[in-house]
Amino acid sequence: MKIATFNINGVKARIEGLTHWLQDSAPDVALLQEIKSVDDGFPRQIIEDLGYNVATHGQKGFNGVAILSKLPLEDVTRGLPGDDADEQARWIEATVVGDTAVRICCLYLPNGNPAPGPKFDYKLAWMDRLHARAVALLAEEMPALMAGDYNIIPQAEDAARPDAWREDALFRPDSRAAFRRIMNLGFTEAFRSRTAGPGHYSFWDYQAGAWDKNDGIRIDHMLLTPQCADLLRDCSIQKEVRGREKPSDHVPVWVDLAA
DNA sequence: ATGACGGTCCGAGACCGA
Repeated sequence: MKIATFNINGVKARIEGLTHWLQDSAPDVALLQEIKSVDDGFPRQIIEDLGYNVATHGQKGFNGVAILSKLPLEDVTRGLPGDDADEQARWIEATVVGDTAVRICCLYLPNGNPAPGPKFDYKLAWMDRLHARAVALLAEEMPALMAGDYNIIPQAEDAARPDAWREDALFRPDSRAAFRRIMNLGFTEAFRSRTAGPGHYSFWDYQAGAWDKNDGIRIDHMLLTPQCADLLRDCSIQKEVRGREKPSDHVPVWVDLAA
């Protein structure tokens, strides 16, 4: 089962590139972030016509997540538990049954800038809720993953210019510690379990020629429960997508599971 | 040092992102 996470940066603006990508790369499951669309505005029919089931959790203008799957989506739930007053659409999960059932969580973690400030507080509070969901997910003892745009640069080697990010919410010590606290519950970060060293990024800013200079950061991650890590065959970043026509500023990150 | 880029809301320019 090939699963990709992809911050699409506006599904309506990106629909042509998205459909090309679905056809040429053919993920079994695609997790999308920043669809920037309400559920009714999502180009559902176009994607269903390509053979995908679609589950969305959208909102007007910003944020929004979706799961596309060639296999049926079961037990879909929307919203990260822990704050009923939180109206931001950043979390959706579903079960996909291939050779074995996999619980798949698609997340768009808050950016948190400027830091410090209320947006940074929201990011850290959201990560506390993510930690709680992660604990519950591990207790299920089933293959599961939490994947998406974490808006976290885990280590200095995950940025071309780490010093430029020292004060940024993506790289501040509090952010990285919150990420480690979740990792340390027992998750496997798929990419780093397979590939060491610097120079591997999943985001390049549109500005200042970041792509041309390979001035990127690695902020899109896939965290696997132990039962899921046992199924891991491969993990890769599909860098070339950033060079396509009218690209998102993020690229897809993939896992191949024996599932 | 600043702005650069891009999407969404709309129907100009603010807001958000990273």
